[in-house]
Amino acid sequence: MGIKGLTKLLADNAPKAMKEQKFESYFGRRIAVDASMSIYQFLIVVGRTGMETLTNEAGEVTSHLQGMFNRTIRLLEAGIKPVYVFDGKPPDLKKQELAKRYSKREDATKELTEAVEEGDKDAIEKFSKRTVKVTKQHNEECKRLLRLMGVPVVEAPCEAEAECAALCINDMVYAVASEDMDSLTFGAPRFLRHLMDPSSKKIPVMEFEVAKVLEELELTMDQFIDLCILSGCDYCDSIKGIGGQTALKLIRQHGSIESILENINKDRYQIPEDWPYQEARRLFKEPNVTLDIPELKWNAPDEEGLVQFLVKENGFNQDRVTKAIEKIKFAKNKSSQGRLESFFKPVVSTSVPLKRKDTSEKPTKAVANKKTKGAGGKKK
DNA sequence: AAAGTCC
DNA sequence: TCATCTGGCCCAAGACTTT
DNA sequence: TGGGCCTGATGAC
Repeated sequence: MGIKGLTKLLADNAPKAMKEQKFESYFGRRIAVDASMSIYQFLIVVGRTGMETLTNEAGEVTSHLQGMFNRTIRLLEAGIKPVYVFDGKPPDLKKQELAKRYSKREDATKELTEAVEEGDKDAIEKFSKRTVKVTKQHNEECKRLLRLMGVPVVEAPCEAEAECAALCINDMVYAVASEDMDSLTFGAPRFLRHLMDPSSKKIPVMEFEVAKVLEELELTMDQFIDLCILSGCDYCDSIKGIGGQTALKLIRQHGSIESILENINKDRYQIPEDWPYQEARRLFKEPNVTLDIPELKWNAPDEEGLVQFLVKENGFNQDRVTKAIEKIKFAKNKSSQGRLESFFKPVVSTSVPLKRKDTSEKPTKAVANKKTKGAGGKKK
């Protein structure tokens, strides 16, 4: 996933486009998150020891629910309004990449079997993580959980990252939170990394603005997309011998992949056969996304429903769930006091006009900017 | 901080 | 020589509570 | 799975 080496490339060549932010500064903001990516992480790490995970009485995994539940509460307590976006059907060009992952999981499964036979605990630990796959059922369970929590869910027609970017482009959310750099390639105007980290670690939230990236790299969005493709993306191979630096130089020099292909020494650089860079470009530029979604709303939690689902069906501790529900309600009250959208920073500079998707009607969620000196103390 | 628990 | 790309290796990927 | 760090290979200057 993602664009190879893009973080470093931007750090070296567009440092002003990235800005350290505090977790707290997103109070009152709507943030889109790729749900499947989160679920994947939870399945790998939450409560896992070797092949053991958290499970309900039926022996079904509940790690993803535990992770999703805690994280979402954490976000709500920070006054953040999360929108979870679920993957739809992957584009054909990603089939290769997905096949690669599938075969790696196969390999890991074999190695895991061997490790189990040999009783090698370290190896079991290592390989069991590599066999993790997010299933339809995991996704559906998380959707159910989030709806019970009163948190909006969006079902993307295709790639969740692309849908997240589209929500942001159309002002339905303030930013996209992801670890995946291709959010920028999809054109998410504001993109946050490490939003979830800061509690335990000291890594600050890193905010990228695509407009500043373009400004500083002196590229158009189309050129930036070409740069990402050349650097290496999920949709097609890159050219051997061309990494981020060279790609940037070439794009600046020639302006597009077509022009580069006309001008570079083809003996020196081996162009892949059947290189679908144009198709890849189209997937970034005009991804299959929808804006035809229900209004994003953060409702009160369904307390009975949560108890039924988490406690009765999945063996969660009654007390903990009850307390967690209280946290949600408290967080809701707090943020509905500040409902008139507090903001702590002077408004974002939209110096460079962002490219909008062609949308006839804009949901015009014009955020009321009202000063609210809310929520002083963060619970610690 | 480190270790243990969540289910 | 210097810069850059590559490939190999290692790691870590949650969040909360208690000690 | 990606990212950081290291090494060695290979052009670029």
